[in-house]
Amino acid sequence: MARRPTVTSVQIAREAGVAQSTVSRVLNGGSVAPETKRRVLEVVAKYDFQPSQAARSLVGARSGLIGVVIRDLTNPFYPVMVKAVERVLHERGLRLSLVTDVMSAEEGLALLRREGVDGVVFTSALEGEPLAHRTTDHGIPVVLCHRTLEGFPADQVEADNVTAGELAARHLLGLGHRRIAMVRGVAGASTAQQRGLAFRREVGGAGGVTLTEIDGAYDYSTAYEAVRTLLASSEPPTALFCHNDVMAYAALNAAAAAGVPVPAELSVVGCDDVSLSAWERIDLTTVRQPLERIAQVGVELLLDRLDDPDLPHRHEVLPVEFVERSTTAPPA
Amino acid sequence: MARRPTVTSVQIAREAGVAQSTVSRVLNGGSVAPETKRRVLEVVAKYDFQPSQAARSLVGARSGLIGVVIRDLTNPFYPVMVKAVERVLHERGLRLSLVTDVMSAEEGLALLRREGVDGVVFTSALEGEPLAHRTTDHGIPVVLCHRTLEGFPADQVEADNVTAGELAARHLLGLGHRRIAMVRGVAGASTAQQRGLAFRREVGGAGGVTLTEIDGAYDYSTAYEAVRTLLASSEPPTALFCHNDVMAYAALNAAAAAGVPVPAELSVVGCDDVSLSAWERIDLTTVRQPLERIAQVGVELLLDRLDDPDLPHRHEVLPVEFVERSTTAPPA
DNA sequence: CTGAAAGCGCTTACAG
DNA sequence: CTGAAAGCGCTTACAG
Repeated sequence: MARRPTVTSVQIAREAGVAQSTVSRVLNGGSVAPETKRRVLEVVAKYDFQPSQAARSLVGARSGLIGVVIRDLTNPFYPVMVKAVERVLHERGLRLSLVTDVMSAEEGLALLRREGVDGVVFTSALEGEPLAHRTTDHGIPVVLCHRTLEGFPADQVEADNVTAGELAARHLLGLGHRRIAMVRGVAGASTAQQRGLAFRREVGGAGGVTLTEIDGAYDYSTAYEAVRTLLASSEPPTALFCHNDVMAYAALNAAAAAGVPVPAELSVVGCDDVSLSAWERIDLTTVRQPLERIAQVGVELLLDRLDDPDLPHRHEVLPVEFVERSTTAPPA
Repeated sequence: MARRPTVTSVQIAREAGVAQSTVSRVLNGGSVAPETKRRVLEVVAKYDFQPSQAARSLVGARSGLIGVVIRDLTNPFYPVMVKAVERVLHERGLRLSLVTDVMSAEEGLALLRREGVDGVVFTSALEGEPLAHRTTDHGIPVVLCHRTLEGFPADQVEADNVTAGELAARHLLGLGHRRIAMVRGVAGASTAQQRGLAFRREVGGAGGVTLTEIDGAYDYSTAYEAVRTLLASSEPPTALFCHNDVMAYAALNAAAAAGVPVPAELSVVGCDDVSLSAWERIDLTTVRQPLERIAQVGVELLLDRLDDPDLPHRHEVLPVEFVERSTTAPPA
């Protein structure tokens, strides 16, 4: 297919009566005489000239592209994250290159390398999955955002998931629950590990409490099935802590399907506080994570590192907040 | 910032003992002797060589990038669309460049031009907003997907929104409602126009029915406020047709907040059938749009056009389906 | 089948 | 302050 004719800096230069390099300098802020600058900008405006990103990134320096790895876009958690990331990048004149689960991690990395991204924001890092490591091996700066990896040599930001697990446990214990279940997130995710460990520890410390654990994989359908089975058991729990809000929604719906009234016979606590959770029809008790702030800090850590690769690695932990709504109550 | 060392085709060529152009031919499928090919691929594998997209798109032909304009990612409708679009593009070895509402339409177009996208999928086209026109003016192939523009010289795909409006109207009229309200989507959106017109016509034809119209802008908060006000009026409607599911959720929640039982005192019909609508806690009566199919057909129309720019414009209208759930009932 | 060469549209030293 | 020139990493005719 033939390339359609596009205005180039050479043509701008010719029409403005200057050298092509002068056009470049005008656009990138080199020293140019005011009158020359005016003349060039006039021609630039006339054609609404847009310099080719391909040429620009080929010639060196930076591509202006930041890879953003978000596996499951359909979890309502992530679009908020994309938006926050995109906002910060846009303020700095950068573009985002999205990698989702339509491709394998392997393919994603290959693409990011071909595109020559300046750095990568990982939001879905998994223990034992070497993608983040392989990315740094290629010399690409990385930030772990939301989910972290212990001892990983890069900047990291996450919510205080330990406190999140504790707050959930204390709330349910405080209401008097003694038969509790935990719907776990993806096994290799730091969020699930930290929330799980803290919740388990706190519940174990209480004594005389039964804790059942089931896998929800941070996924609606998986959690729905798991909770359905759980509720059908001979001695179902009176309270549920779900490692994220989406699984809590699944629990609420599975309970509704099973005719188990919430919170009368089943209390449900989530984690995230996605906007849906505040809906009257849902009104989920949950632990709020500063989602947009996590995204923002993540991008900023990465951009700081691009400016200065020798900065020591930083690891930020942002505070969470318990949000009591109407899905929890004392056991019947 | 210094460019980190990356393996290039020149180095691959040197190590394989061939010319750089031979490496290129091996990778792009030119005629190469089997033994030569084997040797080159071996070195390519050894370094996991990834050819620079910047260089590739600079030198001509295509950039392999498709722009996708989706304004509101937080409407759960759109992530599904992104996913479907991305899946098809990925199958064809293409990448997506996302434009959302973090930037103005103007800025979005400038970016797409700089990136040299091969084509653009518009999902949020608006009457009177010249972005799609300006894109085609730049010679960039365009497809209008989901929302269309009357007489626009490009391929278009949409759901049968006229039938959607009719089905919603007939359902509510059939239940016996005589005081009905319609929560409209964004004024310039074809979806809102078509659904609105059809619903209005059908209701008008029934006779003796009061139809109130309010603006919801396809936005949760806007619709929530509008419905709240409506329900507080002296003679509130007994049924609501919302131009999309998100506004229907807002209506359900506003009704809950106002203590108006659904469907006993208020019936609510949405449009889209996003996955949330099937949740037990929501269980929304709505009109299903073949969302993924719309995305898929849209991308395919665009890709066909890239292969053959002289194809006549096609305009596909995909069937909708009424989905009766529990938010509608006869008036009290 | 294979190599040498041109050129895509820029940025960046380097002269002047 | 400004221009001429090199070069980024590829693809694509063009020879042989």
